[in-house]
Amino acid sequence: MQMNPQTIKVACSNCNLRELCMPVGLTDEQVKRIDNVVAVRRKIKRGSTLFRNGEQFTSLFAIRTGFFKTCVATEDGRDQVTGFQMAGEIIGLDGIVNDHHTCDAVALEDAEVCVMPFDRIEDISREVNALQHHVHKIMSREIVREHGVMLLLGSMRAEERLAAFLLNLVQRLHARGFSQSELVLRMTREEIGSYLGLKLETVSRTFSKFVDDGIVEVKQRHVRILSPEALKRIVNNQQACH
Amino acid sequence: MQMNPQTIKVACSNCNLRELCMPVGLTDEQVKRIDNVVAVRRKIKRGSTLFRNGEQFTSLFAIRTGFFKTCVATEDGRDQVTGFQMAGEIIGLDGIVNDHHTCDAVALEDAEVCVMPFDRIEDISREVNALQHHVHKIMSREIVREHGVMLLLGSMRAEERLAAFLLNLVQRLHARGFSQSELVLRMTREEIGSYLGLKLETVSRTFSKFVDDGIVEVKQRHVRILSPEALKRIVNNQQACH
DNA sequence: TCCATCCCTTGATTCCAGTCAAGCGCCCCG
DNA sequence: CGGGGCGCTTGACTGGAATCAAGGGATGGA
Repeated sequence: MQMNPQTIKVACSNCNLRELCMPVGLTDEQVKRIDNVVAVRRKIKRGSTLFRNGEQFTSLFAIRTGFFKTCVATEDGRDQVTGFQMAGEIIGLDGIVNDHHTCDAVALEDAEVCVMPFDRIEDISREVNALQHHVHKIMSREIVREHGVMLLLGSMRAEERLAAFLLNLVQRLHARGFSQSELVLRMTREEIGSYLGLKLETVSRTFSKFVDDGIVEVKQRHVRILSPEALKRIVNNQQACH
Repeated sequence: MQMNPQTIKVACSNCNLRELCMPVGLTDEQVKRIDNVVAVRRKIKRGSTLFRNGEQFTSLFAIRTGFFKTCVATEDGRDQVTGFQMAGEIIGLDGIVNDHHTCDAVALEDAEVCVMPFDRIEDISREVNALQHHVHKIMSREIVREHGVMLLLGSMRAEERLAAFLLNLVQRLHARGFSQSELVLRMTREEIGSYLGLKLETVSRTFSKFVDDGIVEVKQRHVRILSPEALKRIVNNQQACH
């Protein structure tokens, strides 16, 4: 695992993402301890990997800027995008169980991550209860998120999947201060399709259908949601009201 | 959350599942401490729930005997089996993030679980490093397992899904001392279908096809795997050799 | 032991998404 | 500024799983 030279040491306590990454309601003393969780920051160029399936696991990564996908693969070449991650989210949890990563994390745009050595996380967790619980919550949140994806993949049709995907994405972006109605997709139709269990042609056709129905505007990767209510109705499998 | 009256206090250190549930290589002192993780045992009748979506989360559960399914549901009535759990496995991890459960856990046969209050787990984790790491590994393992299910749901065809399901089930049973080739399904075709993102008719037809091909024998819920190699070839999407 | 219910199998048909194919347009790099 | 490649769209057709339907069989409770 090569270390990028452009690495700098910074404090979580000054980070504008701390309410996403860190537990809340800490004393100054606890904050100072948690600052030590982050060893360094690391920059990742668009298209390159933060970690790969099979690599030794040493650290979790908190995304500071940029956008990632994680994907798993089988020996016979199938692969599946398991998630898209944005600023404030933690990746690398898959590596804990066997001390090596079981998926690839690829930057979909230039990115910067905080490297948090896992043994350090465990050390400080034992001293700062809030951090301990925070780590447990992050892992539980990922499990619950994946339940949602399983529901999507197991029981939804193409339109429902894409509608759920768009709503989820825009909701997370909105929580980070972006628009509720406009978004720029950082991934290709093929990557969306892989995540949603669809072929890229089906993703494209479904976008076109949404445009025809006046639900969204799409111009390449720029998407404007005209009717979030319509998307919600689609996800909830309700009739269009007319 | 009603507590079943038939609850008894027992020690993990004497449990024949300890190598599945507990960390290994502990000192006597550590073992004694970890014994305190389990508050009580609780018996669950077939068909009743251990916990339900929306209920307060207080404890994780280690399955001592019996067989569970966990499932999530949407408001519009869709539901999805997210997993089948057997002796030695831990359920309830979904509840940590928001202090209430987000899925149902239903016993598919009479079962007994060890109730492990989560605040107690966190307390003892801070003192026994091996337990702390063990909890992290269990959660990470669940995340990795779900990645596998996402791959299955997102990219496999019906035969591949059922083959992967059977191989996974028999492998886990074998790790518990059961046969490598024979198993009794504890769930209906519909529950298998829900887990695999298929309708029950498709599950039934796919079983029939495997029988026609001489890969398995099926008599209701009794399954005998005649050719695990054929199942592996199906999962790996290879040509049948002839 | 018998009945009711639930579970499973199988057939016929439909339909949604996949596959194959062609062409366009945007973007990046020389 | 111009060319090439990649990503996206759209069309025609195919195929696999869903749906609708009917009947048989196992299981468990009265």
